[in-house]
Amino acid sequence: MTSARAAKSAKRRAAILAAALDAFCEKGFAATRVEDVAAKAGVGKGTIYLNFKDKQALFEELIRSTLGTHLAKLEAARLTRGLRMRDAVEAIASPMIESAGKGRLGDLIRLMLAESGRFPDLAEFYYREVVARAMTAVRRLARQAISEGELKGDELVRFPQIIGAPMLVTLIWTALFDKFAPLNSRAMLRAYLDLVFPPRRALSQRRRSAASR
Amino acid sequence: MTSARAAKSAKRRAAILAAALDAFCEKGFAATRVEDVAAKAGVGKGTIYLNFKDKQALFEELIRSTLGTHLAKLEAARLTRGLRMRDAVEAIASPMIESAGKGRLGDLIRLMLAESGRFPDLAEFYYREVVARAMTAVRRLARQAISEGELKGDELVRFPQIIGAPMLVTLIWTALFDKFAPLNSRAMLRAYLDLVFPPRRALSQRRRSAASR
Amino acid sequence: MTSARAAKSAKRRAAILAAALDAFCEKGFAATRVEDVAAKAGVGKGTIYLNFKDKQALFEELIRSTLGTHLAKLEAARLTRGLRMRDAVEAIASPMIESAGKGRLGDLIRLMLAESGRFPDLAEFYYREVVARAMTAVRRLARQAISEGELKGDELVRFPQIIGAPMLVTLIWTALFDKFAPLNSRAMLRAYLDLVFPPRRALSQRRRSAASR
Amino acid sequence: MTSARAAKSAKRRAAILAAALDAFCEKGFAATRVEDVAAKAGVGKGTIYLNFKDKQALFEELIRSTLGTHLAKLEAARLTRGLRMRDAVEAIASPMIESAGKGRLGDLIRLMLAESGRFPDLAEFYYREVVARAMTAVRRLARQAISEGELKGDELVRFPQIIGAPMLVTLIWTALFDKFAPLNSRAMLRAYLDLVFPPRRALSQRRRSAASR
DNA sequence: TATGAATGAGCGTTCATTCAT
DNA sequence: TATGAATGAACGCTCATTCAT
Repeated sequence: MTSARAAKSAKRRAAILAAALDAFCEKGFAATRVEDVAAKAGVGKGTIYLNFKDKQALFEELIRSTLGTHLAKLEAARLTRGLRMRDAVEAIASPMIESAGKGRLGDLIRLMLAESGRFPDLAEFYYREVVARAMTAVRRLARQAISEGELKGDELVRFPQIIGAPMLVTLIWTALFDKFAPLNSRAMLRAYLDLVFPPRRALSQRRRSAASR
Repeated sequence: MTSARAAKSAKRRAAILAAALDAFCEKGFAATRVEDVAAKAGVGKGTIYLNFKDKQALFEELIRSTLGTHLAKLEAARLTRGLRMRDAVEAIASPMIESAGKGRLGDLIRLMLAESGRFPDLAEFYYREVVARAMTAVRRLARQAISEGELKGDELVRFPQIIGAPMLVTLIWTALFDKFAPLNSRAMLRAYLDLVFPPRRALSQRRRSAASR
Repeated sequence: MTSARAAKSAKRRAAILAAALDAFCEKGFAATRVEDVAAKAGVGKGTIYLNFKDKQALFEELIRSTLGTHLAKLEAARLTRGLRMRDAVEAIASPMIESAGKGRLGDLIRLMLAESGRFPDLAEFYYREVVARAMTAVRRLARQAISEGELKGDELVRFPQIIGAPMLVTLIWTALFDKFAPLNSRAMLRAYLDLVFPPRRALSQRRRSAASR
Repeated sequence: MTSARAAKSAKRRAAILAAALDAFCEKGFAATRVEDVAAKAGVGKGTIYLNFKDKQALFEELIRSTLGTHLAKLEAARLTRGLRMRDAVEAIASPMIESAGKGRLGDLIRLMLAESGRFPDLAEFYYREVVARAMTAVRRLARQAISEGELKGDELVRFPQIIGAPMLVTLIWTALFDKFAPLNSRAMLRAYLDLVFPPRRALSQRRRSAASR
């Protein structure tokens, strides 16, 4: 059957991409040998070239498809009406931070950072498809949060990038320093959110103090 | 005279390191050819090997010496007694963010991220010499700020990494996305600090409410 | 039916050989990919290997079969009794020169020249089956021409190769220089024959040379 | 001294070209491995690339320089005034035929024929630098020979290529068939010239043919 | 029988490193 | 000490050949 062939071929392609993700994350673009990717994927060297024009194309498609996956998750994460922004951010950021810690998304961003000089197209792709959209979404949330009194100032409207900060910290810490001083990413995220979105205690305190005026 | 020789030799070594910084930042470790570094430094290829065991040693010493420079700056940035934490952080972070934007420190951290898989020693070095010290300093500041009422919660004591976040955001944004959407790093830093250290309005409000108790 | 199958198979084999002739002539042995031949022949890559042991066997059989075709033509070109040698030579050489110019035989000889180092068997085959026979025939003709007074000396008996010269000139000129200075092969053949077989009268000679311009 | 280095370098380059001539003649362009050339030249593989951009550049420079050598010989072969054309042709063609037989020029032309499809520039170079000039020279000689009565017709004016024929015959015969039937190239050249330039007397003709047997 | 996906040996080329000058 | 010509290990990529379908 045709579908059997096609299915096997798709599986092989996926295996190559998975192996490439592993290998590139571990060693970077230049230090990864195509042969290693092939071995990890359990295919012959030539098979790589049946699926990808060359090593660079493999890398680019790897980034695109992996980002695509995360992008899909992001798109799916539609906010429930009535959710407070703080909880919305936690709901979205929490799994990303987890996965960043575990390996994939974090390594991916590390990869892109590392190789951004050589692959400027990828940075543009990432900006357009992920970052710009995320920023728009954050802005919308922030405006709403301001009008509902959850946020006092317009900082997050002007610099929605700030919301990404804990992810970056986690990502970089995990990649570089976790073996010297492990970081509880989720706790750090909460601490961060406590700073940015003053917690209820403070709120109720303020509320109280307002009431006592 | 020996000293003349030694001076010339030291100058050569410095020229090589400067050239290496340029070259490695521009292309990454693997894609930088020793010959390129030599050419940039205005010396022969062999001269590199008179000063450094091999390419890897050149890279490691480059990181060490460049970090050393920044470390020295950090150490020099002793806080004036009586300064509020917010201002202290701004005083330290501001120039780092500037230089991150312009090139050196930012590229350096990008380099380390990129090559951290291959150079785990460097990460450890960086952690011990820079990060751990900075974290200790931030903790001390944060405790003081809490006791003085500038900070309400202990988030920055538990996760001093959070203070590094705006630097990371700037660094990554500058490296990847600046050409698509330029970022005013200093303004973003201030917005960030406005979030973490609630501005006077809020403080006076709180103070007032505390006083009215 | 078996014969239908056999006929189809023979057709396929012929198609492969035709495609191979095209491809090898165009690019030479090494630069021709088996896949190209298959595509040109309209068959799958594997089918080539059902008909020929390997690429080299395909090449050798190609040469053999194509030479065989020309050999057959040569054999068929039996001389009419009473024909003068000059006309006999023209009658045989003329079509070969044409075809040399157009492509097949010329390219074939170019191929053999080019690959003769790698395929010494082919040279022997060509010598025995084509050259030696042709030389014998030329010798016979030349002896007869001498006895009949058409030729003065015995040069063509001793060196019948000389008769092949205009073909070679045409072949090489066509392959290499035709785009810079096109050559009227037939006129050159006639001029050559005018030199080797002195024309009877000054008059006819002049007429011929005027016509060929 | 600089000259010592330069001399050694020039010697190496010459050795590489000589080795390349050998290797390419033996196996053709595609089947010759750069490593083989290096080994034959007694240098490392990388040294080839210090002297030539890539394999193709090596090939082209080989052709150019070797042709250049022969071109110089040709230019040097100025005709003595008062020489008969037949003797002039013999004087020039004889050594070329010898060297064709021995290997270099013949193999070179074989090479060019073989690879002309892939290196059209070379054919043009060869045409302009060698063939066109030779043809002009032959035309001049032929006109003079006609006016002096040595030649009857204008065939060699119209088709000076004909003069090259014996060289081609020798070349191809030597490359392909010499092991089956060795050819006395010089005798064939004389026979050919006897045909084209009818000897004065029957007597001398007979003497020559007797001697060449 | 016919196919073309899969394979891996083989080659062109680069570049870190050495060493004669 | 400083140089850069020379080296050869290493890697990306191709393509002849095989074999499961």
